[in-house]
Amino acid sequence: MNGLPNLTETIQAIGDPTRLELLTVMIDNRYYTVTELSKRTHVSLSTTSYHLKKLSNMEWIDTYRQGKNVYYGLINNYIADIIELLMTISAPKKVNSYNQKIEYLEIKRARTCYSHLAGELGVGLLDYMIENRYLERKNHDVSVTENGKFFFRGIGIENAELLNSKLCMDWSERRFHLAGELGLKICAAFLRQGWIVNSTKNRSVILSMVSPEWLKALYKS
Amino acid sequence: MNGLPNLTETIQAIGDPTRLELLTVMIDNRYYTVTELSKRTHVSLSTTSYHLKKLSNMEWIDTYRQGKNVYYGLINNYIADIIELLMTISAPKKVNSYNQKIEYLEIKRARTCYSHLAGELGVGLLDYMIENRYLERKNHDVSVTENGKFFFRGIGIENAELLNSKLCMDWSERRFHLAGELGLKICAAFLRQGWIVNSTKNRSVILSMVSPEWLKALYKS
DNA sequence: TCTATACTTTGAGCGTCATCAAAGTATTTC
DNA sequence: GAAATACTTTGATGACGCTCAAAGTATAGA
Repeated sequence: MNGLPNLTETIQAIGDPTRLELLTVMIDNRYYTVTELSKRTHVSLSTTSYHLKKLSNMEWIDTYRQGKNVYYGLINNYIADIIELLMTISAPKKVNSYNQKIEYLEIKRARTCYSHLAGELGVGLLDYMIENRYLERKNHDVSVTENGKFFFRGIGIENAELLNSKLCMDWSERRFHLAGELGLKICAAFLRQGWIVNSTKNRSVILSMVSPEWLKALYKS
Repeated sequence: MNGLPNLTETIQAIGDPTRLELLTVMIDNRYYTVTELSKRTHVSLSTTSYHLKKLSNMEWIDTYRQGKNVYYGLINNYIADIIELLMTISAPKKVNSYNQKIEYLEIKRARTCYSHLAGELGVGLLDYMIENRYLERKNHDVSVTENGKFFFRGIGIENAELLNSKLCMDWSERRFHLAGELGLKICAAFLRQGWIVNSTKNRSVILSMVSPEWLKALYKS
């Protein structure tokens, strides 16, 4: 093959459902044991080990033994970027069961995406903050306004204007939500204050009763 | 991962060498006949036709008949973007992931682990020291930099570069914190200066008001 | 209508690869 | 030192999908 040497190898390495699942689990940059990963992917321990070795050979993941446990974690952040990009270009799967549809709706409504808020809540929040002039947007850059400083301090984020912030394409909404350091801090602040709670089932988040009215309004709509 | 865009299908659609070749031929946005494409890919006419149908089903390529000939061409130019992106990752450059800034959502207490700092504060501290080039990391070994000598002297640790230091997997964070003699001395130094205080209830530690700003920042975030 | 050309579909062959159970290795605990 | 735990490697199995030849379909031209 001409100018594209191991491209196929690369693609096929991501192109297996189990391996993709492994990568998306590890996308939070934490380390996981093989047993944990095996449970998440619903394949046997040996199969999990087999896939982890493949990913290791690609030099995408790092491994570390501590006692009886072997921990695996992502080496490079670009894996996350790739998956996110691929999500934006791949058409949503047809949902064929009620439960699947419910789950899809949950995830579509609000979820975390590499530790920032995504889904309807995520894009709604960005809109809200721009409408209220907490943020100012120029093309793909976002900056905190004078107004915004007070707003962010109010929700527990100091010196928001110093944090970098960028936009991230939301695969379900096909619109932008806030990413970068600021997006991350916001998500963390919401969690810390108990306004949102991570779902145990999937990457969706649930708005709690103690969240402020303006946030509830975004969730309802 | 039900209800989510099915990446696997997307990825596997690009992940075949022949299809990738087809896509890269068509990347100039021109239309080609099946015979032409068959010659370019060096597979039989029937195989070419088979792949073109697959790409059609993905709605990536367009087809129209003109007399005896059938012409195929790209619909979307994002295919070019994808291929380009994938090429950048197929030759992976080794990146020291620990130089990359990583933030975490969970609010966990700082604690001691065999007399060195663990928990969010512990892993945050390690990240901080690597980011500021006080420490240098190679795989699972850590060494004190020239920069670091001054830093450690500043917080009351002489000849830090002579102390051995190793990484310890943090149970709550699933990332590394600093252990070994250096980790021990750091913890002792922090206690001596009153920056951290041991809880009387359990192994957790509390950051005091007299601790420096950079340390407080690690605790807050 | 007959023939040549262009392409598609079908069916068989074949290799690759994901998967699991079982055996093997490493490490801790008792 | 023995048993338990955590993981890896091996070997067998089976499925999926790429491939081609051959048969089928569509169109053009005589």
